Amino acid sequence: MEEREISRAVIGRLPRYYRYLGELLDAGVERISSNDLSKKMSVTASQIRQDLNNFGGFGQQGYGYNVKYLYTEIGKILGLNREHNMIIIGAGNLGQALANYASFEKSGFHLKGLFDVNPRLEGVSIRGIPVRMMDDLKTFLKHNDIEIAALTIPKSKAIEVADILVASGIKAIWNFAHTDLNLPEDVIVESVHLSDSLMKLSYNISRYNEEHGK
Amino acid sequence: MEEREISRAVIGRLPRYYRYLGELLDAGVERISSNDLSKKMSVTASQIRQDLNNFGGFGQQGYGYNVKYLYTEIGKILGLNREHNMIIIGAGNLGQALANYASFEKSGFHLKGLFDVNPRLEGVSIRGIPVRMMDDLKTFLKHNDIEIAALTIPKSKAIEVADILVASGIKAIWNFAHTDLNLPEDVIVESVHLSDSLMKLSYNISRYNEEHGK
DNA sequence: TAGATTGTTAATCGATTAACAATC
DNA sequence: TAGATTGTTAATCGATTAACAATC
Repeated sequence: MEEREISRAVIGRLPRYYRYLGELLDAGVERISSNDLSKKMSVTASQIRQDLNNFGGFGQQGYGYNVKYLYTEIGKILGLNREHNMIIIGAGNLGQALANYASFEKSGFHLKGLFDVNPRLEGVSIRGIPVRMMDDLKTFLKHNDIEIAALTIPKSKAIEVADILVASGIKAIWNFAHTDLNLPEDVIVESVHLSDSLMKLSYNISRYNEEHGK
Repeated sequence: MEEREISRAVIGRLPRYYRYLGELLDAGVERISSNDLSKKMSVTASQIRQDLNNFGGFGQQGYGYNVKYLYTEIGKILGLNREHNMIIIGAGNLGQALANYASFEKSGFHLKGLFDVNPRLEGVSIRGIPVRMMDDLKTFLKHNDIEIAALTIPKSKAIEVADILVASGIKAIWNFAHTDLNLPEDVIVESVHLSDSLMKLSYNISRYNEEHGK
C-alpha cells in the first residue's frame, strides 16, 4: 500500500476547512465549489483542490463539493469519527477551561480524569469529573484506557510528568507547558505555546509601528 | 530604506529561539555556535544562521553567538523591550488563566482590565484587576491607552465584540474564539484555535494507528 | 598563525499556483 | 449537449539546506 507522506502544511489547514464547512452546513448550504470556498476562506481554489486530493476525490466535476459529505470525510481524516479518552494534568484555570469545553465532548474527546497536586482541589468536580491527586495517576492509568493527556502544568514539572505518562502507556500529549518535550518518537506531542503566540502578536505590532513611524 | 518582507515561517521560529536562549542564559552559558544550538533544537545550523541574518549579523566568526546579546536582540525584534497594555474580554476560566500568567507581566505585557457580561463576576478581582462589565468597555477604552485585547469569549459574541474593539482603537487582538475575525488590515490578529490544535493531535493518532494496523 | 564559525551565495527541495484535459 | 468545475499535471515561487569564502 503506497502511503504518501502528507505535508504538515496541508494537515494544518484541515481543521480550518472543517470549521468553514461546519458553518456552511449550519447555514443549510448543500454544495460549494472550490472557487466559492476559496473566496470565503481567503485562499486559492487551487490550494483547496490540491489539499483535498491528497486524501481522495471528494468532489464532482461540474457540481463542486457536497458540503455534508466533505465535512464528514474531513472529520474522518481528522479522527473525529473515533472516541478519544482524555485526562487533564493540572486543574488550574487553564486545565479547568479545557475541562469545560463542551465542544470537545461533541467531537468525541471524552474527559475521564483531572489531576493536580493541590490538596485543596481534591474532590472538587468539574463537569462531574472529580479532581484526583497526582499520586493516583499511575493506578488510574492502569485501570483506564486513556489515549490523550493534556498537560496544563508549569514547565518545571512538565518533563517529569510527561515521562510518567509515557511510561504508563499514554499515546499522545497535548502540551501547554512552556517547554518542548523530548519523548520517544511513537508518542505524539502537540504543543500550544501561548507565549510564543503572544510574541508573534507583539512582533507584528512592532513591525506595524515601525512602518507607520511610531 | 529597503525593508525586505520577512517570512511568516521565520517569525514563527523566533519565539522558540528566544526560549532556548533564555534557558541557556539561565544555565549560565555564555556563548553558543549555530551548530550546538541546532543540535539542542533539532533544526539545521544553516536555518538558524539564515533566520538570524534576516535581522542582522549577531554572531562573530570563529566565536559563535553571545547568548545574552542574542537573547536581548531577539527580544527587541519580538517587541519585548516595549510595554504593552492589555485587556482581557471574557473572564471565564480561560480569561482567568491568561490573567494569572505572571510570565506575561515579566515580558512587558501589562494587564489593565478584565471584562465580562456575567454580573456575578462584577467586582471580583484577579491579580488585583477587577472584572468590569461589558457596558463599561467603551468608556474604559476612551480613558486608557490599551494596545492589545485578548478575546476569550464564545464565538457567537466574538465578531461583534471585535468590531467594538476596533472602533475603539484597539491595535491588536489575541483571539481565542473559535472563529476567524475579518477585520481591517491595520488591525493585527493572532488567533489561538485550541480545537484546531486538538484535531491535529487527533489526526496524528489516527495516522499512527493506521500505520500500526490498529 | 591556525582553527573555528559566521554570513552569504548557490543548489536543492517542497509547496503553491496556474492551466487544462477529463468528466459530471 | 453545453457549461461548470473537478482532478491532476506542469510551472512558478519560496523556503530550506549545502557549501564556502570571509574573518574573527
